[in-house]
Amino acid sequence: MDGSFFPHPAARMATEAARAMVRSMKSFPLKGLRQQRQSTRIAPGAQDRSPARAEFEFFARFPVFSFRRLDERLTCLRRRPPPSRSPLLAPAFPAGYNSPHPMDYKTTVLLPKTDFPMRAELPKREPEMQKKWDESGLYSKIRAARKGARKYVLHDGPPYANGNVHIGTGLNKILKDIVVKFHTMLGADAPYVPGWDCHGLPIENKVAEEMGAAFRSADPTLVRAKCEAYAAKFIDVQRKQFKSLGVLGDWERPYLTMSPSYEAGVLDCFLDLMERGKISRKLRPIHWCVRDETALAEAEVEYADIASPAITVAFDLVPGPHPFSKEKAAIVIWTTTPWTLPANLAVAVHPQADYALVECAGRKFVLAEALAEKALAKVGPVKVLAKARGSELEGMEYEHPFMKRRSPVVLAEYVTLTDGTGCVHTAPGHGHEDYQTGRRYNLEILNPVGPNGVYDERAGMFAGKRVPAVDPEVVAQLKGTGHLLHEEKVSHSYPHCWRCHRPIIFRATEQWFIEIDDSRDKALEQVRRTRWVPAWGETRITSMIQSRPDWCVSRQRLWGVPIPAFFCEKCGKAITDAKVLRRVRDLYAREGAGIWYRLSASEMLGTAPACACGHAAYRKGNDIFDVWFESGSSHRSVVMAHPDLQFPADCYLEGTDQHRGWFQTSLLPSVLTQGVSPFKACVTHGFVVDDEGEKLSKSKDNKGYTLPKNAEDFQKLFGADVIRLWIASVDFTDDIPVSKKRFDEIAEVYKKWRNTFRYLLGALADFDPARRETALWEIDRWALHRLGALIVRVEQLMNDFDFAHATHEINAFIVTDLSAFYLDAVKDRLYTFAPASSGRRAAQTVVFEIVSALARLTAPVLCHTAEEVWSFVPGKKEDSVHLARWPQPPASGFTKELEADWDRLFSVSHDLAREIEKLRAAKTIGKSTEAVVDLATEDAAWHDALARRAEDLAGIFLVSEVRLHRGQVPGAVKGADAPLVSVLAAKSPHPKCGRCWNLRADVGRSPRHPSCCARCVAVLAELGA
RNA sequence: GCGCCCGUAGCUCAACGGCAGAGCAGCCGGUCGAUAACCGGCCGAUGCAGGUUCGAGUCCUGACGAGCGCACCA
Repeated sequence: MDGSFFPHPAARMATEAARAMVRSMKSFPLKGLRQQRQSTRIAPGAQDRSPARAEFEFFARFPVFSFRRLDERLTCLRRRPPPSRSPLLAPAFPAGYNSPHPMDYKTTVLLPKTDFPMRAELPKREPEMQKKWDESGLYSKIRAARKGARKYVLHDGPPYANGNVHIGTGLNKILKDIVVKFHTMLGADAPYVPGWDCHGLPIENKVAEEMGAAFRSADPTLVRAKCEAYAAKFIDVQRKQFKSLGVLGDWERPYLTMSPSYEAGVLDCFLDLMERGKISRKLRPIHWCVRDETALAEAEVEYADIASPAITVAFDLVPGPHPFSKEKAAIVIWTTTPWTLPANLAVAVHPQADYALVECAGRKFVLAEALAEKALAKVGPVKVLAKARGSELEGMEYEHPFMKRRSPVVLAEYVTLTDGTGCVHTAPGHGHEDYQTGRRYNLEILNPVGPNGVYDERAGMFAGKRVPAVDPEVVAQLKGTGHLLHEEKVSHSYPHCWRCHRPIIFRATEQWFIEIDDSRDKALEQVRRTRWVPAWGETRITSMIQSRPDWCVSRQRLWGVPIPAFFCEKCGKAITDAKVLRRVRDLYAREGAGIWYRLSASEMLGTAPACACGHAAYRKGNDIFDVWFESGSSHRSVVMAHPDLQFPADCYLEGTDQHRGWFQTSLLPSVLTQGVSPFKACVTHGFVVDDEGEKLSKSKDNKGYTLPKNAEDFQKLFGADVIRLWIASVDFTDDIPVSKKRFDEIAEVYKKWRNTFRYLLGALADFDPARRETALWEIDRWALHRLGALIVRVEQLMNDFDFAHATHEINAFIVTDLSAFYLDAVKDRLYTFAPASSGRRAAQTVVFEIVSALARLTAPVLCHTAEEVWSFVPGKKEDSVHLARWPQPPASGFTKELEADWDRLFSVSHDLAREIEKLRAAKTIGKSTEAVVDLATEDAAWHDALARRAEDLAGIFLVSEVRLHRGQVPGAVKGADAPLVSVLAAKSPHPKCGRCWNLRADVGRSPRHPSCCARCVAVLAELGA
């Protein structure tokens, strides 16, 4: 449907002509006329002028009015009945309206009439509409309608296939749906392929719980089958719940990370990385959960405060050539993880820091000068004996306090002088920086802790003990030998497993890694090229990528995509030839990744080339991929593979936690294998919280009211459109508060919109869009002008993902422009003018234009209600509002000058309302149309603004009559909004017309209709009443 | 600890450096031809202390408060 139908060029020409007339008038001698206009009485009731005179004055003063049809204007001015019924006019009463009864004028008034229900009954009606969309294949219809159009791809971040759809998950899907629907309306082919993240620990743990002791010894194939069934069950549950929110997409063909094609895509990505030399297998400390017995990625770690023993320990220095080591001294370290001491292989000092040999409690210690007093405060007074630079200490040796070995003092830039002693206990197997230092000094990457957290024999006297429970024993041992200088408890934040929430450890093991370092700059450049909404997302992801070490992608679990790792039986070396490994990829594509557990290494490899050591027999690895690598491969498995989609995606839209999660784990593989970011724009939203700002997990607000548990229950309680309107109205970049109160508030907004729609539709009961009126009144053009501005503004805001402001704009238009003003102002025309008169059809034309545009403007958000409205909009149109195109701003011919005039009118209107309110308070009048007002101003600009549309002022201000004066009027009050204009309001002396309820001087002139005004008499005559 | 963002009416949000505005809620009233609707009026706000400027909600500084992120104390 074309939103613009007005003869724009013609309208503009008319405006030009009008302006030309105004310009030419300036030199015209108007003195006499001006004097006559000192007190210009304006319709209705200007009986003291001959028609010809009135006509002259009208054209001389209000050339702009040429927009309104001449015959109608003259009819109005001359107070005479219109010509007998024109053959062009429609039948007296449109179908559905009662024929008039002589004395009952109500039946001759064209009141709003529509079947669009006032009550939404969303919980009941929405599911019916969703069913209809499903059955009619709306999604496919949209695809077909947009075939060949430019693509807009929003790639779905897959929710985890576990549990119900929490309101926060629902919010995410609704935001995506709004984006997709909006871009579809803009004309793009915007497919939406939803996905699910199926692999991973939560499901595996659930299955392990169900299986009990049998789990540990169970056949992996059996476990995986149970996991798959579990995931499949919740995919169905969640799909139903997402659909209940009105989210439209390819629900019958979602992507699943456990499907063979997806799994094959993960290997494609991995093997590409391998070919590019980005994959390595290394012994390196990584986060390790001793409960889940698996490696963890950065993104799987969360921090929480715990109390740890903080100990100050002295390591005896071995005499040597360095400063301080001629004497019997000890170097002092500080640690909060005593259990890492068995793996201590060095002490690190800062090369530029100042260190001192001090005497304290009769012993000699080496530590940072600046920290000596503080660190040894509990030991005794400190006396500095000698000083040295950190760099001079390099190579000193010390005896481990309980392991039989000597270790070196080393240098490290990361040593700080804020805490501890400036001498850092270094265990290359238990810390990232320690590891790097260890590599530099060729230290062993020693990890004496097993997967379950138990020391092996390399921990010496502590072998067989469990970490970190062993801490007190280590402390006791140090104390017993006099190495412990001090012990206290400190509370500090410590990494925890985000699945089981227990403290984790750093532990060096052999793992698969993706090497990030070489590609970091490229990744950061891609970050800069991406649009981040809100903008600070860029800062976050940048700092994240800058600081992220290489990525450990192997996990020691079952429910995932097995890493295609084959180790030489003889030398243990892994096959790193991607060409060989692609056989496995093809197997996954055909059979699913579960095939890994059903075939032997040789069955999968066929005749593989021999290892460098000469042997050709291999054993399989047991690791699976980090699920983050899996979901991060979706650009490969889905966006690049799905026929509807296109790489790179236009938009990813997820919760802000995904900066460290999916955004990052998607960006890196994509940049490393494809050279570009997988998304052009990245939008993030906050979390749903209750009114107290707490995360909504408890589902209770402060009044004890329990919010629903899943998305479908929300729909049943409030209706999806109310939920969607709520989401569209909040600033989703921040935390999003939810409570019953907020839903009640937003439901009020919904009702207001709905009622306005109902009224608009009611005004169009007899309207045929084929017979639109082109001769619009100025107020109509004002309304179109406002609508056009709204369309432009909302489109821009939606493009910027600023739904909240778009919603506010729409609300302001509906409430302020329409409900409080325009719809009131056009009532007279809609209700009382002859059915097919130009004036009435002009109003209907604008109302039609508004409702047609508004249905589309709101369709991305109120997808059910807009559809319902759409079905009531008269005329030929698309089957569904979701197939329709975004409206074009209608040509209103409105100029800056007109805008300025109307601003003045509204200022006066405000002042007037206050004066009228006084009459109302005094019970002098009821409604404002009973008032007659005098407006007085000495200011030419204000006078002109009013005088130029004098004829319409009564209608604009909703009063019976407006009298405009130059100069002063006794009793008039200076306006507050328009100080240059004084206003005076009084009760109109005229009788009230029994039909149109206007107070008119000409009521009672017709013997046939003694209670009617002249205009109504004319209309009644036309109607044959 | 470092960084980012925010602080406007009871609530949700506005205001190129230029008269602090809307909606909701509340109160008062109107209307009875949008009626389980509709309209009007009133009420009421720039958290604090400085600075720049003719002029600051807006720019700068500081502390305060809220939120978020990063890091992690070896």
